[in-house]
Amino acid sequence: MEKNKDAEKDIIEAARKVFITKGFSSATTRDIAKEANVNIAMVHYYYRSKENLFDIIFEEAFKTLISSILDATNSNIALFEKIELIIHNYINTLISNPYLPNFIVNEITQNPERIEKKFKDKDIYNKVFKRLSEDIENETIKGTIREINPISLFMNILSMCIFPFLAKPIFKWVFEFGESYYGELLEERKKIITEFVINAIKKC
Amino acid sequence: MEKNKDAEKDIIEAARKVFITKGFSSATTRDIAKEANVNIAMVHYYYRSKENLFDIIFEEAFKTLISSILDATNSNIALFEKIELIIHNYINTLISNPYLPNFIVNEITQNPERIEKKFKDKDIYNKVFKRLSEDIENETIKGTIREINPISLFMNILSMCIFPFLAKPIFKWVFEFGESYYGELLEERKKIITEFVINAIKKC
DNA sequence: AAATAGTTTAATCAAATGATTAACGCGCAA
DNA sequence: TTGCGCGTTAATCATTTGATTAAACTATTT
Repeated sequence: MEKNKDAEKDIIEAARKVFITKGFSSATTRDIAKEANVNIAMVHYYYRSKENLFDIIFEEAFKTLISSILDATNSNIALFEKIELIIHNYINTLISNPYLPNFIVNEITQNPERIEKKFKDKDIYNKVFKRLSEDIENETIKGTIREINPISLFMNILSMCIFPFLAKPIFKWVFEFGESYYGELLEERKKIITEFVINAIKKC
Repeated sequence: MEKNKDAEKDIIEAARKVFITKGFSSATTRDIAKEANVNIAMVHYYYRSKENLFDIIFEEAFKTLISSILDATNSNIALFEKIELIIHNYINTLISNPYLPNFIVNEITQNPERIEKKFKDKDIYNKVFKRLSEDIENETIKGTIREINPISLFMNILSMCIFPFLAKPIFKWVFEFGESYYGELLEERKKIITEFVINAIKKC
């Protein structure tokens, strides 16, 4: 048996795959070790505990999802373009990481303390929203859009982007969509959601 | 120790609570037995296996969520009123059963075969959608609404209704909302989503 | 070559957990 | 009262699983 110099990295990659598909409680260290082609003890040798390893994966996943919105929201463009950019960026991120929403939502629901312990700097995320909030207010004053609570708009946009990924198995089942067709549908939603949102808020 | 004639019912209620809050893999038969104030063996005596008991809870939960849309969609009212009714009914159901979306989405994601085995009559759910689809087509022909793919509209409405329940812990954390305030917010969303959708599709 | 430090393995532990069993008890019909 | 059947309990089993240990192996240094 030859030495595997990349054991540490292999374990992280295996953990990412196993945790994200199975969730914390269904995933086992044996799953991860097997996926990484490594002895079980190696997992503990490099990462101490299952919980420890999970925290690494979770934090990484959470930041992937959050940072995707940060960039778009901070850019210096008009509201409608900003909305379009947010939606496009976010759905692109989700297409690249389709299992993340489920993973995040699950684990936070079953262990809300984790997020509070790990991410104490929620101001960063909050600030992102405030920036968008100002943009909305300005357009409202200008009279180009209807009055709308920024939180509602924010929730609506996120909902329409993320939910089809969360409920993918259900929609596929009900509408008898194939995997590739569902992929196309998600791709098309970038444009559809953007138009939907702009129509919803634009004064006419 | 006196006899507990309602053991069978107590177990179901306990199972509902434990499975829905913890999920299948995190829930244990001991949890359920304890919650029901019953010996562990009783759980197996009445329901054979953990899986069996889970299936009962899952099916019940799934039907609760689905049937909530069925009624509203089949009613004989104009499209805009129908949309309003669907949203109101659905959010009411979700307020009464806030943990169901998470439960359903989780379990289906981790075990998609379950839904296919249990609910073979997907035509029923599909038909509901077709009814709504016709309404949309009629209004489009009349020229009262913009052209929109019925599936997209359906997805958008469901997304905006359900996602705030799924992501509740995250939103509460980011925006520092209290439990009761978040409750008010969800209540308000009935009206907000209805207006948002109608503005999005109405021609003007 | 010998020593040292880092890496890897097989074996094992202890706790948790789904499930089963044998015995017990309670109510009721014969 | 006796005996039968359903409900209930405590004890136990077998497996899974997170974690640990001691030994072995490898590479590098001296």
